[in-house]
Amino acid sequence: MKALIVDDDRTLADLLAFTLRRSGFEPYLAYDAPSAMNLFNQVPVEVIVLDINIPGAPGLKDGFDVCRNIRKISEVPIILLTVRDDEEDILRGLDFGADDYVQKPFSPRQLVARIKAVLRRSDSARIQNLAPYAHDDVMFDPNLREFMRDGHEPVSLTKLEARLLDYLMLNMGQVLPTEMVIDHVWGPGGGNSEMLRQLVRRLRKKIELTPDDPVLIHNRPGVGYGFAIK
Amino acid sequence: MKALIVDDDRTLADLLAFTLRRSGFEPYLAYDAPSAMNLFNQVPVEVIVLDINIPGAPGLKDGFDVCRNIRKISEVPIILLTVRDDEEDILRGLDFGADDYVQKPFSPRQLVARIKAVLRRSDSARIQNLAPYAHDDVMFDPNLREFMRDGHEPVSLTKLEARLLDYLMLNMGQVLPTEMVIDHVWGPGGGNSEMLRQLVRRLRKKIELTPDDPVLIHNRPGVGYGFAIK
DNA sequence: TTTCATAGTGACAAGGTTGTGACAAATTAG
DNA sequence: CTAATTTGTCACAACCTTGTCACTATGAAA
Repeated sequence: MKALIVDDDRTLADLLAFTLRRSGFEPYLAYDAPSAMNLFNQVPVEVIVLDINIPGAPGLKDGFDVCRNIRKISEVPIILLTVRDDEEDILRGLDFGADDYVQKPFSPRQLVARIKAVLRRSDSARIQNLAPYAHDDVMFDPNLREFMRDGHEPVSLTKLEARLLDYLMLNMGQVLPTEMVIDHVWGPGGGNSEMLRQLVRRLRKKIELTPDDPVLIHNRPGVGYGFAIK
Repeated sequence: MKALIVDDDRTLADLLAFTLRRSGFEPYLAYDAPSAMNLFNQVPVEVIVLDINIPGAPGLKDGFDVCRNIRKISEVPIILLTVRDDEEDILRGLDFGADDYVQKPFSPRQLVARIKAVLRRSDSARIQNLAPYAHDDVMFDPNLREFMRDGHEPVSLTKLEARLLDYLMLNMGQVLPTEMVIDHVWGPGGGNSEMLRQLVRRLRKKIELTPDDPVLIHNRPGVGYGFAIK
């Protein structure tokens, strides 16, 4: 899967390229707005990671312009990298057709998760190479959306349930802030905490042995949700 | 929360001071580069609003120099005021370690929003990236908001408790003035000493072995609170 | 010692968060 | 097109968090 990475911080861009390649992507790099457009016109990439603050040229001065121009001619998913947590920047980016945003600083792993979430949300593309997760006596195959526990029948999950479980298991052992989980499942601004609570409830009912006393999906009040490990 | 405002336009500086004071800040004013450095060395400000075009002196000729000099010795957030929307000015400023910039003309309200965003960012960036604290037989993980003591069950802290403990442990061994602690926990103008007393009480109850005779969080009457070491 | 500001304690209430059940709307499958 | 499934919304309860009040204890200065 070809991915276009646009960032003028070459160290960061290289790091992202390395991580994406390890995750099965084929990264292409650009360091400024014009060469980003150039590369996009030559290579049929399937996802774009785009820093907002990149050097530009007259008529194409930053990442916003790149985003807007690409959106004119393509539906390819775009993930913005924003430096400040300025609502305005984010809203502007989403207005210009971006699919998601990630705030610096972020871990490459987070970005990969985000990319996968975007790809999964956009019905056009689909990730084929997702490896099944395993933990203790349970297993989850995101492709089949099938959850299995040793000695039990497999359980099939819904789209949203699978998205949630995928995100939680990808970050196994961590507690993920509620807001982040919501963004990953429903996309930025697409969900709310009520919806997440219901989804968690329904997922627990399917995969926990004792839904009343959940072991796999636990909550840390005031923070968020995590998969296993305390 | 002490803020340093540096601008040679006294009318504007006064307006900013007024607005910031109304937003809970305690503004200090300087009208040129040398007096800005002077004031900075005397007052422990927690954020700086710095015009680029200010009168200077040999070796300290404008706002850029002030920015660079302050950055050599402090991590305090700096917000630049630029007159033109000259990319070069902005990039140069960010290179010199500024955290954000605002282009004149701007509304005071916008500036306050920007300041708060920068403060939030520097806070959360630190909390997300810093390893857990350790001291003697206790440990605190700000990510999970979890406090642990050897041989005891982990205790989960609330948002405010975690913010307080984070601040105290970050400055371990020092006594932090009450006002500063309040500002860091509740933000500028958001808290009072009564609330801090309650918070300290609740935190002590959770993490001290003998809350009646606190060892970790101690008070110096008339000054403030400190973590460990006397 | 007296006085006053600062610091600690207990209790209460408003508001927020999480989990739950029921139901309606939307989507999907046959 | 209809029926089943999935998803979103509402209402409610249990619990936790947080600000506030009233009161007591402490310590420094007059």
